[in-house]
Amino acid sequence: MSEDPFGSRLERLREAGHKLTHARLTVLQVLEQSGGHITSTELLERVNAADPSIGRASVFRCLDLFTRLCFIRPTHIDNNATPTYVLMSGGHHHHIICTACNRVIEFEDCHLDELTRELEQRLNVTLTGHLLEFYGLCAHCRSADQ
Amino acid sequence: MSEDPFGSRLERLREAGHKLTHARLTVLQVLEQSGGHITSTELLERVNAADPSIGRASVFRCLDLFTRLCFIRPTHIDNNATPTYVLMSGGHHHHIICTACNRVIEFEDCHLDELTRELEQRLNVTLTGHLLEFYGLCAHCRSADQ
DNA sequence: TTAGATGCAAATAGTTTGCATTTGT
DNA sequence: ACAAATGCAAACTATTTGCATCTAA
Repeated sequence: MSEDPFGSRLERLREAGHKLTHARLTVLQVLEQSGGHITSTELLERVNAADPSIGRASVFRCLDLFTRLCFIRPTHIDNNATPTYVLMSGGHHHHIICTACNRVIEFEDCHLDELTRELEQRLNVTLTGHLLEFYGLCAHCRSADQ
Repeated sequence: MSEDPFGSRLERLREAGHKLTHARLTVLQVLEQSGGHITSTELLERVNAADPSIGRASVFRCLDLFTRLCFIRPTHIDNNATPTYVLMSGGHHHHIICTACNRVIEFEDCHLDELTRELEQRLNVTLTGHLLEFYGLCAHCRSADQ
């Protein structure tokens, strides 16, 4: 598992001046057990299963906080209203979304370090993460398409 | 303007077997005049201003269709429930989102052609577009942050 | 001790649906 | 001519809010 260790996000939460509350720890744990992709609806279900005393609003507040901290990022896998949250392990995430079947294919190497540094210098910004999504047809849909 | 000419998307709509209806042409036009970023709510307003006889549902159906055709892509600029749609000119789009003030900084060159070809070969997929988002602090927020 | 975070339930906002009618080809 | 697309309004779903209470530091 090259996943960010649980502790490192807790660390960052604390360093940013946020309390390590029961709700936050639980939501973080569920997110990290999600395999990288989870919708808010699924998250609500799983958090509720883990601890029914945690309220819906807190889960949404966590999603918002964790997004601002760049732990996760909302995206739209299947083109419906509900976003899917992807775990930004190591600050980044990359995948291919099949526009025919919505299958998600993850890949690791993005070779964006150089571009990151170049943008930081040229635009005078500090970059902490990125999300790269490709769209197209997966192997299966490509052959079905003929 | 290195924007996709209006005609080329119409072409692709037709080629994919869709009718060139008044609602679709209007929504497309509003999207192309949006400067690249627009929320569904803003889109609804502008389409309604352009032609009040176009119904809400049709606008959402257009958003869905255009996303499947990779003309646009939903993303989350400001971390709230409403997605922002970005125009995928030339099939791709790249920007930096400031996590402090939500400012969006666009940039052109992503140097992802090589990676695209590599992924297509290695994973046996056909890629038609991509979205690359960086997150961090813009020049302004970086200095405010000190 | 106390600022920050929570749970609740109600309010809001955004999106989708079913269906009769219209329209592009 | 007719399959595809539309507009409508109602239904549905997801998200946010205000506030009294609780809790991590």
